[in-house]
Amino acid sequence: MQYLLNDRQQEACFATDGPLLILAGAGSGKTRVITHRIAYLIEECGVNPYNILAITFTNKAAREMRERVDNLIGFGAESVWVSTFHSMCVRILRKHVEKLGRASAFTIYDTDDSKGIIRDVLKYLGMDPKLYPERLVLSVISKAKEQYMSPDDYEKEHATSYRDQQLASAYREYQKRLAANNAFDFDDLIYQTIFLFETNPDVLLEYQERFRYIMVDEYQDTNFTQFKLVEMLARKYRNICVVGDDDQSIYKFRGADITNILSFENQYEGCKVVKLEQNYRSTSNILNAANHVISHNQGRKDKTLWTEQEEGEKITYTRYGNEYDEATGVASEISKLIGEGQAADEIAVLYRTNAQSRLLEEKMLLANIPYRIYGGQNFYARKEIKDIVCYLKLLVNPSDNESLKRIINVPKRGIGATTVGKVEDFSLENGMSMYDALLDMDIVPGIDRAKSKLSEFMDLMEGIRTMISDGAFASEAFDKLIETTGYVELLQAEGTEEAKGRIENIDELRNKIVTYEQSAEQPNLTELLEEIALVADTDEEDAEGAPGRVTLMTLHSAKGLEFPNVFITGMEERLFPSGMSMDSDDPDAIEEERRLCYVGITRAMKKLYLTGASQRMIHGITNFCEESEFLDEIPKDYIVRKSAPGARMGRTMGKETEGKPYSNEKHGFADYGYGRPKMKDTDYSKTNPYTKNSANPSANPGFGKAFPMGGDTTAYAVGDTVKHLKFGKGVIKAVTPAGSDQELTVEFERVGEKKLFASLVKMKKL
DNA sequence: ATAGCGACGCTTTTT
DNA sequence: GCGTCGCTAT
Repeated sequence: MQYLLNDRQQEACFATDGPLLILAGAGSGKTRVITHRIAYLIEECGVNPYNILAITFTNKAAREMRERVDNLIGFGAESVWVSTFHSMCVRILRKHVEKLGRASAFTIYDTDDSKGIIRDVLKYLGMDPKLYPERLVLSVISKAKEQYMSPDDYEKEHATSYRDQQLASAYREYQKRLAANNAFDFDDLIYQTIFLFETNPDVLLEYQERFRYIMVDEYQDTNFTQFKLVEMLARKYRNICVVGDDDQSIYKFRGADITNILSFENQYEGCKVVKLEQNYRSTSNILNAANHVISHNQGRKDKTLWTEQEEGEKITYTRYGNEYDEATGVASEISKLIGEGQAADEIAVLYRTNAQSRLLEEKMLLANIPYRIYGGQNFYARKEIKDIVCYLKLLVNPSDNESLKRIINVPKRGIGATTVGKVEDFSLENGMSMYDALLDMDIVPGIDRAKSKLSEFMDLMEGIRTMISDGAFASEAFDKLIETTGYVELLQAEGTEEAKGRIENIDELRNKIVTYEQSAEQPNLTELLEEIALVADTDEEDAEGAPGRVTLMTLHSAKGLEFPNVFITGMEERLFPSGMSMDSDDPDAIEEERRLCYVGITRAMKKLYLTGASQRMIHGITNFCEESEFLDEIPKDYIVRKSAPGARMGRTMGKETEGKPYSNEKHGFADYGYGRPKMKDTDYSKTNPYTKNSANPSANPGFGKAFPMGGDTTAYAVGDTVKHLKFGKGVIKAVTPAGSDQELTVEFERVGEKKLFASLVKMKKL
């Protein structure tokens, strides 16, 4: 691990004022730079921590950054605003949302909730769900919101198509219902914050004045509204620093717009650009392979990673007969590694699609390898958890019809769809919430027969609401809920394994609530629900390896992580790169896959294994697979084709074998792709990054080594006499570790005692 | 009200 | 090939 900041990293830290683009290659110490830059702003530039905003994408990233900033600067760190886009917007909206005619106790809808609304909307508008599948409608709306398009904008933009007009009215009705339920979906949080700023310049000004220094991490993942929001906030002071890597932009499918980072320089006049190209993670073989692969992309910022590390082992590529052989092969290779003394948590197996995990998991189990699958179904998306959470949501926000409808008959209490429909119709006609209608249920026609059941439900809810307004804790409300609904009791009566699992999950939810109560300053249900809505449970998992377990995950979830040993499986055409990207007429689709490949390769520190299969069953059909084109893009200097144990040598695989599987699990014989001259014999020396870019000193190992700006010293000791650029002469009084850095206490002749960071300080030893 | 059955559809995922 | 979802039949 690198100790001090290298010169590029320092340059990024010192460029405090004006627009700054930090192009941070994989493994180049990006987070270090951001946190040190914050420390530098506060400690050396005298910026009030209160005026600093750092935006990340995930809660995990926000929490990590928070921790590292806290470790780096003791006092005042807590007033730096470190947050995700979404939680930042929630915070702003909670404070000002009444200016948009909304109540501050709004609910945040996840995709599941939104789907429910869409279902109702389609029914209400008489739109055929066959012609307009929910998923599609939802994604149309989401895309519109990402572009900051209102229903009216959308309608105008697509005035000629009947279908689009229908979609526009669905969008409009959807928004109307969100408002009626006092709910925002994820896209709304950002959209409405922009809208708030546009319609209330004084509110915008308040935040512009507050956030004089803004930093955005993973900038290549921002969408249009996120870009716009940042632009608005930074408009006044223009101290905007964005950090990202265009080569790691892999989230286009969820709205990320790579042009945000590519055109940042043009967007901001006088923008400074710093490239972090020294990689501290991988061996040069791995890094060179990654460089070569990514160099096949057009329209990227020119950037070549280099390292001081040794060549290391070559990458291996093994082609197995089928996906069973592949999984077995990976498992046995892992067993071998573990046998050689590698820790299981230093190994990761990556794949393009979640479907691939099943077989791998099976073979891990068989080979007795401890593993865990990262990602997968969200804890909060589980039925029993959603049910309980909807109760809580309804308790906080009685306007939330969607939650009411979900739980009014869960557990079954004899309130049927007809009854619910009548209540809904009545509330829709009278512009009131279903909950309010039920509070006064005598006025709702046609529900006489269900009245006693409805009263039972309302008594239950009102009872807990009274508890809460009397100051009960969330966990107490939770316990009361479980008790009066009999939710767990009923599951216990079921007695199945599945029910037991659900009870465990509910217990787990209770643990989370209690943990929240113990850690929050002012625990309240609204904030708890906010966390549940905005925090994925994978955040709580340590992505970088569960102790003693091999990690299995998708290439996407591997972004930002590193492992000594990495397997990338399924290196086949139409799997990786995906068939969809190959069929797409958008040339960027395949480039995005290539970036994903680049991300995968650069996760590996010491050893990279690539595997693929000659045939694989996909969607129930056996497909014959060509090798991934990305394999061709790795020069043979860095990669070795290995034959797997039991390989049948010299066999040629061709189209003639189609329909006749020549290898299966039981026989275990396989084709390893020999006789298929797929790897082109290219003269790679011409494209070697070191010879190609020798004019660029930072791309040349040996130059640009990490040493402090002040001179060739790498360590300070108590008693050293130093000279600081600004403070002049001084003597070091103390050297104390601070995070991954050192804090120096220096007694200066002119200005007295100062605390400074070893890696940032501009001074030299005398 | 609910189990059961057939149709569909299927990359990646955070908030 | 498998899981989900919605509709139907009871």
